[in-house]
Amino acid sequence: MSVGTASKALNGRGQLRDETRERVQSAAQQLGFRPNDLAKSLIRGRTYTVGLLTSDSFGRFSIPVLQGVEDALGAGSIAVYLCDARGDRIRERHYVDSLLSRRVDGIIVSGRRADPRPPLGTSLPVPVVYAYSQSTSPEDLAVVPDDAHGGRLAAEHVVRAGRRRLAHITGPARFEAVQLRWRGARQAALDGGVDLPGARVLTGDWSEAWGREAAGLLLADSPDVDAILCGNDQIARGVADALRERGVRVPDDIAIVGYDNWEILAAATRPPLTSVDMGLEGVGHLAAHLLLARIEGEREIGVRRLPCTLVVRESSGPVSRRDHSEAGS
Amino acid sequence: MSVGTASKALNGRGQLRDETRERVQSAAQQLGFRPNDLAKSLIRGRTYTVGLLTSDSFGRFSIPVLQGVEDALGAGSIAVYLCDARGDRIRERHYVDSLLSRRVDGIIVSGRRADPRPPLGTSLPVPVVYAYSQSTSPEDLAVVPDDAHGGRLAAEHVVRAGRRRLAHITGPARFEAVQLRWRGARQAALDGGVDLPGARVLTGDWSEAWGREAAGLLLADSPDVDAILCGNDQIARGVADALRERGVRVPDDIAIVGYDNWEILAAATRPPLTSVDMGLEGVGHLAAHLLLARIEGEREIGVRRLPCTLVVRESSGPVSRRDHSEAGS
DNA sequence: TTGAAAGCGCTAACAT
DNA sequence: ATGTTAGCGCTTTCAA
Repeated sequence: MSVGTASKALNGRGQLRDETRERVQSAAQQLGFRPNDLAKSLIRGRTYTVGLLTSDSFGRFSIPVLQGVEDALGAGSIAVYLCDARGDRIRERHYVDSLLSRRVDGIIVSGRRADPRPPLGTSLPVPVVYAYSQSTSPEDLAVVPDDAHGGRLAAEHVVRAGRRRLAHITGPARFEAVQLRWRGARQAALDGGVDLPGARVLTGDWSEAWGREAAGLLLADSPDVDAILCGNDQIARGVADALRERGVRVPDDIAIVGYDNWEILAAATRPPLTSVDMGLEGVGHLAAHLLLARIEGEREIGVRRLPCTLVVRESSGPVSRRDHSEAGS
Repeated sequence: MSVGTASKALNGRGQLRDETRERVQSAAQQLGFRPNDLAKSLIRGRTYTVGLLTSDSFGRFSIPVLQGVEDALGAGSIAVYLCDARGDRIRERHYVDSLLSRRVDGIIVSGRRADPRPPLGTSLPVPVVYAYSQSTSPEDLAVVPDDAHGGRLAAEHVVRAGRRRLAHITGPARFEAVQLRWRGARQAALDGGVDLPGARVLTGDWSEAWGREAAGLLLADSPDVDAILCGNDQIARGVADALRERGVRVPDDIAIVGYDNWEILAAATRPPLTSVDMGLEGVGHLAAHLLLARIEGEREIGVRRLPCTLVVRESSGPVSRRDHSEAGS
């Protein structure tokens, strides 16, 4: 029996007697035969493998992205190489070399996305897609959440519920995300006939402690605020804690909306936080599909911004019960 | 110029004129030549690749393990295939097949570790090591944190600080980790001449809400408790919040120790939580090294339990200032 | 319907 | 010091 025949039998190709086919298959079974993908790849010139390179380490945000990527590719039997460059350019270069030597079909670059990063390399021999990350080169293809949309969602939600005096407590102003969310929220508020004046926007760091501090500052300056949009769930939690400790009722007196929908934190807050979900798994998913498309020859470039969703919990409940003007109507 | 010569030049093998060597290298440079690792692997019969298979999805605990693995292997230029079986046996089987076809040198199985799982497969053609996970087969090799040790660390810490009435609020009793930590803590307490009676051990779920509830129950039953060891940081946070709201001072009146050292939560708690760190990165690291050893022929089996460390923050501060008996001594 | 042979890109042993 | 060749495990023409 020749190897050629065996190959055909196992792959259902060529013209073979059924009996031969079966004989080969049962023999393969018996011997625990496993085709060697390396040899196949060598022939095909494709490995059905992609590299997932994270510039900074894996964290809370990278994980869902990674899941999305892995999910989208695993289904198509494409394997994923994991590379963690830990923010080190040298290491990154090293990984890219390794991936290319291993003949990956493409590379996905993920990151913490704060701000655009220098491109992985110019004219790499394989397609690259940035996921929750973007490069400074306009020639590249990236997938990120739509921050302006997230901000808009949060603001629309509270305005629709009748809130009129919005405030925004968020992270460092230098973050692109902070700017975009803020702008989105402001625009949505204006569209709803409500303002979000600069005086009621406080930027600080991304921590609970800042949330608590900012809540205090805000109440001192603008005691009549009735909704606080937060830059992330940690800040929101700080705000919620501070308000409760001051006897302010949430959501009755003030509604709170978080950002990130970090389930474990949002659900544990008192009351549980309404929060914007960036849909990071979807970001990974799309990035993976776009990479596959590029591998097939697609040439699209640019930044794809994916819409967010709002997960409503109790912290943003209906408009204040203290609002007697509407009582008994 | 023959391919054989080029191979020697590029790999620094054989006897060549220096000039030839350089000529080849610069040519390779010019052409952007990259050796094809597939072909090399085909010859060597080794791919310098391992599979990292997570039975349930990646989460808070898998990540550090993954980092440890990736770090230990990346340094030796060994690539890591990421496979997320999402708790699905079918999918897991599928991934294992894929990994074997791709001729990985070994497989690391990671998980949520709750309880031992059925072995990946009997007599796989490559070595397997379980990391933060274990199989029911005693023939397998696993690396897990030493839960009894973690419990002991927490108890020793508070006993040494002079606490005498310990309590334990933890997760579901069916978890092996709950049992081990509890036993470890109890033993350490006894060694320090202090008891941790069953009446002061409360099992519930792993949530903040349970922490708050349990703190209330505990204070009602045993108002003179002076240290609470918690099963995780979320519970600890719930306890801390509940105590503060009842006007109990932490650590002055009651010391709190968490578990997991989940930085982002432990540091944000008021006061910041002293917490047991399982050293998960080390678990991944060791698992990777053990896998490499197995690949080289080592045959060791069994469960390796890695010691924990205690990260001291403010929640477990020195013994109560209310303890006037020691004042002025 | 099956077998033989070339070749994917590389390395290592052997010739020159 | 360099060239030639076989072969890693597979697929795919082309011959038988």
